[in-house]
Amino acid sequence: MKVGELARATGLTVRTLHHWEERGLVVPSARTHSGHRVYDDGDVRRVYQVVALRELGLPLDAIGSLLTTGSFATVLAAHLEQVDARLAALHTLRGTLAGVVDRLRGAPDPAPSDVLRMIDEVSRVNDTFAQYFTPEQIAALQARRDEAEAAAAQWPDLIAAVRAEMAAGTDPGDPRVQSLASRWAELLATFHRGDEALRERLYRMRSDNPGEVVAAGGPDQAMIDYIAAAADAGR
Amino acid sequence: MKVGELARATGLTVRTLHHWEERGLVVPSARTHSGHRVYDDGDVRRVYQVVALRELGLPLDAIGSLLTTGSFATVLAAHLEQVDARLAALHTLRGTLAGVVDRLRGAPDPAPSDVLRMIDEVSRVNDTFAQYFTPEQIAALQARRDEAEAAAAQWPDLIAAVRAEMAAGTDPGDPRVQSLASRWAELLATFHRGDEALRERLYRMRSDNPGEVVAAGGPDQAMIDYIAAAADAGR
DNA sequence: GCTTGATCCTCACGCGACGTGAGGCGGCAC
DNA sequence: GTGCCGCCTCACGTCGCGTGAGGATCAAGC
Repeated sequence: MKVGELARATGLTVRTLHHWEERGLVVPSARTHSGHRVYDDGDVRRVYQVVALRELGLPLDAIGSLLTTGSFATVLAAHLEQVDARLAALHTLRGTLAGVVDRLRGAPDPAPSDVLRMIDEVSRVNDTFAQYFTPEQIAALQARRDEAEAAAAQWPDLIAAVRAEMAAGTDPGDPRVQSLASRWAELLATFHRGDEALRERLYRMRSDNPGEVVAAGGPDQAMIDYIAAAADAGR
Repeated sequence: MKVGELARATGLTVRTLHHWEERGLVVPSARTHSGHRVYDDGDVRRVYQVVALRELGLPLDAIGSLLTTGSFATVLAAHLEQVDARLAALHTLRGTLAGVVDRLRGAPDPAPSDVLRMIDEVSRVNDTFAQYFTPEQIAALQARRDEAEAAAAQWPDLIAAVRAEMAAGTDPGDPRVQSLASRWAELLATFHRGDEALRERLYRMRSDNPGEVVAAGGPDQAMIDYIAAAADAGR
């Protein structure tokens, strides 16, 4: 087999096969008199092994030593840990980025300095979030994020409406406030979905970091009390 | 401010600041007569902006164009999509890798060709899995994988026990079979946790690929029917 | 004024896994 | 002979810096 054939057969490029030879991974066992590479059956099998290991995300030199030492278990386990670490990092990055993109929807064409402040803020919120929720809980929330985002988008309106009633001095027992309180409870429920642990962590996070929550457009303590009074009045 | 001071203040290295200047990201607005860089307030703010955007994982040239054009919303949204793609890819990689590592525990010091076959196999199973579950669902499962692995370890025993009762011709209404059926339901519940969509996908995957499930040590259709009959009898 | 240690400057190579030419030879059909 | 395709070997570019090498400058003590 010559390089071109092998390349077509494996879906690799000729350059890649050249490169693997340079790195000593797959050295064709023969050459024609004019210097053309000739791969035999063993070489081809070797190429497929390198392909498989490369798909696991291993660096080429690790693949080389693996194919000579054969210590797959330890090397792959170590690699798995590293992948997990990258996954975790990428995951929190995605959280921060999603937060920033979300806020940008509300503020078109902000100044660079505003964006800077926004990023810092979101990172902090994200870190705070990570303190109160386990990675499993965050992953579970992430899993239904479309739904969660749709719900989250309704908070600003609701909060504004509640603020208006508070400013107007409306009694918590008033039907309008009652309806707001039940919308409030529904939105909360789309977040915790009946998971008590989740609900409690959210509550603790809010009461431990009132300043950040307000800065992020969340409700303040007075508003929470007002809604709680409305819920009590409704019973 | 000179480079060294700025580097200490920001936690960057002097080389990084030099590099950013080469790329045109942050060019100090002045130099001393002897050529030393002098950063003024604006330059320092600019450095912090680059730092913030870099933490979002943006490439340097994207940061440069962002800081001149100011089109944050579109660029960051595009970047988010790309991060999502990388996350998804890394995620299926982690699944495959975990599968291989898991199998390697059972087979110490396998030949490279065996590992190759193993990788292909696990990738196929992983792909099958990916066809039936959304990335979000896989993420949610992944999040509680320790728990899930512990539960999965109980399946072989349970399946063997059920097979024994079937072979003995025990009636599905028998208390022993009833108890097996309830253990079965519990194990299933640790998987889907009341999520109907998850349960249904699992069911579809099993009925679409009966051969692979049996080959992987899963239950066959007769066993499913038997357990279903037991569950019916228990009502 | 001289030495000394810290800080500054400008090249320039290295990393990882190839992509992408450039320039030239070999092989096969017409 | 002549075209065309495939093969060969350099060798530079990618991305974000790390890491010297070799030399100038600065602030301070003697």
